[in-house]
Amino acid sequence: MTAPDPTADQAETSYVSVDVLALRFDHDRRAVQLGIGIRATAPFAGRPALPGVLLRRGERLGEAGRRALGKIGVTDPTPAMGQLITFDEPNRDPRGPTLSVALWAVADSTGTADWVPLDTPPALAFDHARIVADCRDLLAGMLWRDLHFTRALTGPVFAAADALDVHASLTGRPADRGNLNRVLAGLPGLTKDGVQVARGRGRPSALWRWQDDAPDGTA
Amino acid sequence: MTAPDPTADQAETSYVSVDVLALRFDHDRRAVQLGIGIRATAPFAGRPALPGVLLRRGERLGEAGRRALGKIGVTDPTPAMGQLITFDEPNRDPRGPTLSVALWAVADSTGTADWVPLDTPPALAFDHARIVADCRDLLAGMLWRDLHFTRALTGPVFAAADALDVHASLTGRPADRGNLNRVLAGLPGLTKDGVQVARGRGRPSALWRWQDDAPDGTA
DNA sequence: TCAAAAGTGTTGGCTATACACCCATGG
DNA sequence: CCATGGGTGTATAGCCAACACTTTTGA
Repeated sequence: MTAPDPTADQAETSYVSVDVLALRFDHDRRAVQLGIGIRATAPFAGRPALPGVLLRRGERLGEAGRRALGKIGVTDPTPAMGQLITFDEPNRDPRGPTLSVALWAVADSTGTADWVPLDTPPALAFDHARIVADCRDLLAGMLWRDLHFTRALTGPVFAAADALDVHASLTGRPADRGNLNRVLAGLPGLTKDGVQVARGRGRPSALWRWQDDAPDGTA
Repeated sequence: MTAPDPTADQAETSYVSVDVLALRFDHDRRAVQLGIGIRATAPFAGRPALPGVLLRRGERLGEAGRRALGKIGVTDPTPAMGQLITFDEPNRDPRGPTLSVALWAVADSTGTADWVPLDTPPALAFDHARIVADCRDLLAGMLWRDLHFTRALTGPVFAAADALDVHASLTGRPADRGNLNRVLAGLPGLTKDGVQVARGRGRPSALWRWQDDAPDGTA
């Protein structure tokens, strides 16, 4: 406010990239997976990386996130998404200084991505391994608390066994069945649905169903 | 990754501004205050605003935060600072689309700022009132938990009465004396210092002193 | 009828909150 | 000696993790 410096205020700014942790629960592999793309262009051409784009002028973070998802063939027009953290290491991109805003998103289709386990991702381009590591703790903290995130990840109906698998993938440790059942029972908008399906040897899981806000396409 | 679009990747990006919630505990007014500057240039010339600058190419968020603090005359070369959230409403700046990364910082001097109470700030330029409102809850949650933040705000030595005032300013509700004393007793690196100073009519407060990492200048 | 998978119950520890009571100081 | 501000102790409720026990299924 004192000593205004117009030239400083109009200096060229860093680029802003939006990098997306695209998530998906694989019912068969019983794990949360991360959507990875193979970079087609330099730098790091041919190497796996998080889907990311440079933010366009005037673009909202969510729009950029959807473009990034398009890079791995996920084209849902209204994916569940949210903001995580902003990384500012100036050397994280060899093309030049680039801010990275990390977003999470839940994919509804497999697209063209490689889906790798979130807890043991392969080596990634840029500082993406570090981004994944830092954000996994945040995602674990959001599970069962941020219902927008949780509902997207579990889908409209899920078995109690799925909840255990999701918890294990995100936190790295298995959850206690009893405690998790009580957590689920306490979540608003979630009810136990008497129907159950057999999956293997033991007793079938109970099913939980989210209510309200149109599951997909009914609105 | 599929269908790479080099032109899109090199599109012009939004500007990035860094806006700082400069904080200070006023021992006399017994409240946490927010440092405000009067804008010297358009837009919103003459109106109060958070100190903010446009991020330069290759600049780290912390560096930009220090430049912003310079705008209100705070020149500490190593202020305590941290990241809050990133705002992306495209119309928040009439000059054009601008991302805003909100930081907190603790000022060691009064500089040239207007220091207003954090809990009742005046009308501010841009969407700064909204930023302050959103971030105050985050700051309240950091108190007594994020020790870097807490120690900076309280200073190296503080009275128990100050702790009550800080808590009230940030959360909006008075703290219970007894419970707060126990919280303080449980914080690592903080010890009760038998010395005490009289301030008014009643019994003098106990003093608490932070240990370790050189208070200021002893290292 | 047994092992695997799932659901229910119980306990102990930690935290948060409220409140009652005792202590030190200035007028 | 009493109002004012400060410190200590205690009781309660809620949350969370751990673990024991029961139920349902497939083989």
